[in-house]
Amino acid sequence: MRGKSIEAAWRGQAECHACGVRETALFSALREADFALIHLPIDEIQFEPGAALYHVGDPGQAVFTVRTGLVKLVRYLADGSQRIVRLLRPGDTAGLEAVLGQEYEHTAIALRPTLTCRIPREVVNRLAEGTPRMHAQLMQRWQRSVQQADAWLTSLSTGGAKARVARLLLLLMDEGAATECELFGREDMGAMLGVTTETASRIVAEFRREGILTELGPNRYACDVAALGRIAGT
Amino acid sequence: MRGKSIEAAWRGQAECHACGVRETALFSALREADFALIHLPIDEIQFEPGAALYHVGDPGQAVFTVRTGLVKLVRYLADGSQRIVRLLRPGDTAGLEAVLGQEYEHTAIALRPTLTCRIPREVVNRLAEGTPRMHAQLMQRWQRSVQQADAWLTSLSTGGAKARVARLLLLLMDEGAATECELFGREDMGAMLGVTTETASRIVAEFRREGILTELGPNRYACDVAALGRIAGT
DNA sequence: CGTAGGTTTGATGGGCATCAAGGATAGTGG
DNA sequence: CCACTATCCTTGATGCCCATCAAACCTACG
Repeated sequence: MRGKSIEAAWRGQAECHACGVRETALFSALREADFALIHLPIDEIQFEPGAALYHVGDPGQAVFTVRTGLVKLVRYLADGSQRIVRLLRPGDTAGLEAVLGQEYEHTAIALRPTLTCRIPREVVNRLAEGTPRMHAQLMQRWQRSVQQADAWLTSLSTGGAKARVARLLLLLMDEGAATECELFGREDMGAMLGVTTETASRIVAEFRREGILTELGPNRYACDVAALGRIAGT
Repeated sequence: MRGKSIEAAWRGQAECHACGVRETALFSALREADFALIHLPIDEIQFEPGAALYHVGDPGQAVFTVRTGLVKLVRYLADGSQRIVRLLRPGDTAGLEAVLGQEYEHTAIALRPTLTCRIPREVVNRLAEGTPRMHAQLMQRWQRSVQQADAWLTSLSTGGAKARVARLLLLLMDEGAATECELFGREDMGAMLGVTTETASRIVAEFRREGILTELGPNRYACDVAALGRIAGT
């Protein structure tokens, strides 16, 4: 096992008032007065690639807000293989089911160095009781999860393997106007797209030969967005 | 176009207090006093197979509770084909995004004769403001949608076509202890499983030859649950 | 330097899409 | 009442795409 890559580090107690990503995060709707309702500590936790925020079946004690990095939500299949059902990016929320007192439905694992805020479920519940704005915020988070799940199915689990890879690349780039994107292990790619590791590898190699992808560094590529769009449409 | 099969019929104004499925429906958490908060009409609407509850892109004005029948949530792809992303059964809720004032994300179409309650979004909002129990209920509905979406991906879009058909059959039977299940058009089956109409047809035919399915009537089959379980595991 | 984990590439075969044609069923109109 | 059509389901033939098995390569690290 790789030592440093499966670690999580406590980074201090969060100062929500001054949070740099507050406008995109779960607490974006809160006003100054609302923070008085928070009586439990909200920790900032840093996860290295491979580290788990939580595991499927764990009692859900907290919700996580992703501030930087990338997190995969994994579900394990009967035959032991895994399927990635969603990706969480800065501003997204992991483990909402904890608010309902349920067990976690997935295993959440950081794909890149990821900074999170860990918010105990009691804090969310107290805020939800006290402020209607928090309610709305929670419902929007859930709705966003549903949207992402549906989009995942229709764009990454539909059509040929090349089209899926192309759509994944476009998805990783969107909202970053840059044509640059950072990939991850081929095994993870396969688990996202419902194809084998070899197929994922072959297609990336093919895109590189065709000049659609240009390697910039380890797993960093410049993308020909137009070409990808054409392939994604297939 | 077939005349009678694309109709919706108003069946009267709902009597929520006396609703037979209230314990499983959206209003299960309401107490008698809460009903005073409802000032808009809640209609009972019956949809025949093929009729749409709403279309993707329509402004979301109401939420629908499914009381009997079966509803498919469809998303249309770039190439004009369709993908079914979820099935709603009695007790499920369609169009939750309306509560947030968003447009509908799918087209919802009845697969069987389906009785629904149409609840205007203002009613839900008013109840949500007034009663915390309604809040919890809404969040649970959303969480259920996410769960179903994830399960759909991992069980109906993963593995070989035979395994997918087997899992679909098991899913249609579960919670009905009976080994009997009602199928639908092969095209819909294909759109659920991410395979072609022909493949769906072939596999059903094969299951029948092998005695795993026995035809009882038009699209009604008795299932060998054990055998299906074995195939689903593959 | 040697090993381990991951990536790439090749060879092969099977599963499923595709194209095409032949039944089955129900509804329509003469 | 019976052709006649439309729609859906079924079945066949063919070929491609991708899973599978296997081996070579590459990089990091002890």
